[in-house]
Amino acid sequence: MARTAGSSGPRTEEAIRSAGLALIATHGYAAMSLRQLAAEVGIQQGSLYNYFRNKQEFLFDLIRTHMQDLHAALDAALAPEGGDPVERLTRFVEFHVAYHVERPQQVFICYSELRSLEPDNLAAVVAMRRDYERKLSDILDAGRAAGVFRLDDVRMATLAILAMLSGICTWYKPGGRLAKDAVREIFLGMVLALARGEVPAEAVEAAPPPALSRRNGVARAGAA
Amino acid sequence: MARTAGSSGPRTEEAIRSAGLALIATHGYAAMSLRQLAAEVGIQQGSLYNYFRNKQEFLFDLIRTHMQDLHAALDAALAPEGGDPVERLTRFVEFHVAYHVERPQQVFICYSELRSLEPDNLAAVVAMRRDYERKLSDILDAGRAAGVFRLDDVRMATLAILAMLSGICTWYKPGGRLAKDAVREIFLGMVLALARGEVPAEAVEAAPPPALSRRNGVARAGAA
DNA sequence: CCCGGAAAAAAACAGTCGATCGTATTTTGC
DNA sequence: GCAAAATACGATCGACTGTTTTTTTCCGGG
Repeated sequence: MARTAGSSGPRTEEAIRSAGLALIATHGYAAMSLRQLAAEVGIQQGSLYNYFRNKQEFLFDLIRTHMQDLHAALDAALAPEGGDPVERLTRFVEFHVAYHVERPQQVFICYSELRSLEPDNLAAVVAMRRDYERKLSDILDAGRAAGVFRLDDVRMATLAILAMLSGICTWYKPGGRLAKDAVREIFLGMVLALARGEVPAEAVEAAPPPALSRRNGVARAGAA
Repeated sequence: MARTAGSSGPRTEEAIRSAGLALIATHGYAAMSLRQLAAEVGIQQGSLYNYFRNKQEFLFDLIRTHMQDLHAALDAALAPEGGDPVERLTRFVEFHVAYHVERPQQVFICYSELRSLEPDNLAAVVAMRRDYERKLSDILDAGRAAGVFRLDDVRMATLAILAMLSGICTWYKPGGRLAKDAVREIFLGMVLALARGEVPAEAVEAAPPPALSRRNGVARAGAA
């Protein structure tokens, strides 16, 4: 036998990428064998080499493509240049959460498999990530300058917010207790609270806060 | 040749654990070969089997030991049962950050190599993690009941805080821009701000909803 | 209808993997 | 100083790894 009836290059390529994402997310890059991947796609292992030059290139391509998509999508979400820092942070968080919640596997790989990238490939991905982080840092900087955010250290806040948001894709499963929108709004509330930072580090010893009114729901988000 | 002059069981065991931690943290469990590990320790790879029955048992033992240490240390840090929720949360955060900052590699493995554990071992570790999370959740619950914390969803806040704090060990390096104490206090401030949650409703409404639909309320009702 | 290139099979390659085993030597307890 | 236990070597196993090459078949455009 040789070429299978009904075979199509683009279709096979998509199947390989899809199966590869799932396998790497589940077992990790090193633990995924090309024989496993080929079996999942329904082809022989040697045939994979019609679609990439080696295993490392396959991983890098998956990650690079995803990072590019992420950047493009973020730019689109932040496209209206205007807006005060609170609004821009809101857009950032809502975008980031929505994007992660819809692609838990893909995003997870980009954080967990950096160790599996060879030096040059790693450098390229890290640079893209720095750009992404910078976009958040810029918003936080602007907010601090405008006096709406109180942050002791913008760099740390950037890392904290991204870690907290990206953590979502380690536990979120469709059909869970909370819908995507609910997750998004709850995390938005927490990020905004963090950014407004009513409690600077020095105030740790201070007395408990004043009385507060009871609310339910994060953002009643009314259409008003 | 056979037994090496000056060889000592306990000493070798410690060297294996130490080298294993470093190798797994750097390259991952699947990517670490026992020949690599043995070379690092300075013995032949067959000799490793005097110290564990197989590779999986070695990984599990590393993780289980660290989880047990973590629990014991946390219990000690929270030992004085009293204290208001703010004080207890402060103790929790300061402990957690200090512990992570001092053992970045070890702690990192416990988060990143869960996928490499066989089902039974994974279940044991997940149970320990649940216990750890519960201790934070209890503090947040108490704080919400007392009215000092405003949190829409304690479970999500627990995950958010842990993700944010545990993220530290992915970037913290001794000798960096900030000292351990500085990192600890900055993150404490952010967590307290997040927990006290001054914000959401007004902030969200303040930002005019430009692109995305921010409509519909937050929670789709508990719905199992 | 037919042909060139695309797509996959099939077989093989040289290494490496985790794991086992018998053996030799050293350490330790008495 | 001696026997028993501990420790490590060194060779080896079969299975599996990523990758290459050759061959066969199918698809699409003329």
